[in-house]
Amino acid sequence: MATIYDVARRAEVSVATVSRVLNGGSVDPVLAERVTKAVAALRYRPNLVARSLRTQRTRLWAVIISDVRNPFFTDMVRGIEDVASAEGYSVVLCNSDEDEAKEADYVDVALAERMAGVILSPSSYRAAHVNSLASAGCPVVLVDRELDGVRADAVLADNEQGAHIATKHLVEQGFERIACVTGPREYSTAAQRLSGYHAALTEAGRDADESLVRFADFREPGGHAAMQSLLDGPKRPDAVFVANNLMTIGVLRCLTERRLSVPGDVGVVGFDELPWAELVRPTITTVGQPTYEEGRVAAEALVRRIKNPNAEPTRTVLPTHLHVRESSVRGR
Amino acid sequence: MATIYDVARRAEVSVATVSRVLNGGSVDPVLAERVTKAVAALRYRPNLVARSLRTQRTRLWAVIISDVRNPFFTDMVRGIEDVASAEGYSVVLCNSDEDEAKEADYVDVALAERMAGVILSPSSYRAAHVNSLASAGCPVVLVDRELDGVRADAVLADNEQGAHIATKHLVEQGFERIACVTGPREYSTAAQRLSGYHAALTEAGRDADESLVRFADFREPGGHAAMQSLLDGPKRPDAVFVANNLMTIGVLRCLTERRLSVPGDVGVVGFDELPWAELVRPTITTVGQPTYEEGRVAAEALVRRIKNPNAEPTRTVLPTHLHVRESSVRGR
DNA sequence: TTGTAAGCGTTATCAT
DNA sequence: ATGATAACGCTTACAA
Repeated sequence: MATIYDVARRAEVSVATVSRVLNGGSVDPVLAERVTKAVAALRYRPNLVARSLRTQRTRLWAVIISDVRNPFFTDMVRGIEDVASAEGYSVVLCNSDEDEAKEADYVDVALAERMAGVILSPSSYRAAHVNSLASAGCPVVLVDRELDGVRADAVLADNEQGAHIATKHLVEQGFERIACVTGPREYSTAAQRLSGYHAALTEAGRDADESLVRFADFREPGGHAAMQSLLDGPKRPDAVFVANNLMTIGVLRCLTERRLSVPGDVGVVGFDELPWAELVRPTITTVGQPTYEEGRVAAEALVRRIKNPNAEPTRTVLPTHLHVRESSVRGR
Repeated sequence: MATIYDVARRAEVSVATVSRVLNGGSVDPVLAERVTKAVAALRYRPNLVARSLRTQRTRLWAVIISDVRNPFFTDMVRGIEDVASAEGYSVVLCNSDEDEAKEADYVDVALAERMAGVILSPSSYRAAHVNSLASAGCPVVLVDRELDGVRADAVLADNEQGAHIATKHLVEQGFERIACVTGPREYSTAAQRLSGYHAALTEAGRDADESLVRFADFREPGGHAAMQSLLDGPKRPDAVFVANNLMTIGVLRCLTERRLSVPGDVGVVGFDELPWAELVRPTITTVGQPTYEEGRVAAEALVRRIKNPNAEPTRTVLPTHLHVRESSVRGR
């Protein structure tokens, strides 16, 4: 591959001049023309590795998410991508698979590659990885989940509000024994969604009943098992609020297997949009997060953080919306 | 951030020795110990940018796919990721959005960043981008789609066979007027799936009827429009084979809107697995590709290509499987 | 086994 | 405005 020296030689100028043409310094139009021609003729592309070493910065972001296959994250990644490419960054997608060790590996790579910044949806409730980024001076933005005792920008959905409207909706539909399947207690999202559920019940003058709550793992089999356990429990629920999309699938599978009708036997509201929520019969009521928007906002926060490393951390909370569909509506 | 010189100074050895410790050269255990301690104390991480410049190779792959939100690709990406990280590579995910210009941009980035290799699911039927990678000596593996006149490794599903078994199944179920919604004629996948459809009809002793074939765009609205056009056409189909997952959604939406029952009025088989195929009523019969496996195989091909740039290009075809569900089965 | 020094391809400083 | 050259942080001959 051609280097800047090859271009300089062909254009009969110095490498400094070539560099100026490439980076917009002031140079005589005649020389500039010669350089441009030589660049084209040699199909020269500046070596970004060398440029990065010299300038001490790269155009790469690491986006570390816990599950590439979850539509929630793919949508978010698109939001990030769009901002990134508009700002001249490329996105390195890292799939931590809810595995703390993998997450640590990717953080190491981001640091070793001297990436310009990191967007992280933590797979761990511990702050260690974020702190090692922060102490290395690498800009970080947290997305989806927040971490105790971490000073970093964060972009979150309004989980408590979302869970609140979902539960309130079930109350209003006349369901009596409303259960909740949430995620691991250590995660802010799981805790906040549970707390919104509790708040809505309290507001309706009902006592919280812990035998109607299950802590699962945010995955499909976890949701399935939690629903089974609820159905086999002392107090059989007539409705359930499920705290994420994957677990909602598990819950629905369980209900199908048991030949229980939705919403006749059990009403269902799920957190997170499902791409096929409208296609399933019954259609599924969901609490939608603005996922693409979350990605965009996080990316914009990262851009700001890179430009101004010492600004106060920001915490952006985005509203959620209830999409009422068939699974939660008592027709008759 | 600490450099190799800081480590050398602290360990009281030369930078060469530090480098040897880091890269597994032979060095006196006593010195090695001092180096290891200094590395830990300084929290030293080798600068991969500098290493890349010096060694003239990076540990980055570009994976350029046409739609991050299509579950087909996210599954594939996981297969790629798993191999990549086992081999010490990181994956830069690029979403070309079926846009030829975006694809070109990402190819440029891959070249400029001197990435170790590229896995590409082409968003264009033209060979230009692959050729510019090839002429720059950048290892490329094509996945999902193949391109005319391109000498590169390719990993594909057996599209013709998949379409064949799908169509044959519809014939066996007693459907009379079996339509086909395929993708743009220029894409190998669309052509091969159409050809499998034709072959199965011929084999069943039926004449191909072009009024039952539609070329759409592999997207949901395209599938929807194609189904409408079929229903409004001269010969109303009683079954349809749809050549990808997104278009299958469009087709199903159309049938729902028209209040046609599946499979009573129209039988449906879709190409590509749908994560919710089991959850919809009726459940959807699909031709599944081994998507994760395709990613793995493509990644392994890239590893080989990087090690041996001059080997003959390989073409791997992976089998598909028919998952018979309710949408194609005539019960009574 | 260890150290010295050249060089990877840029950009930026400093003369001119 | 232009050019010579040092420097970015590493690996790797080559010498000792």
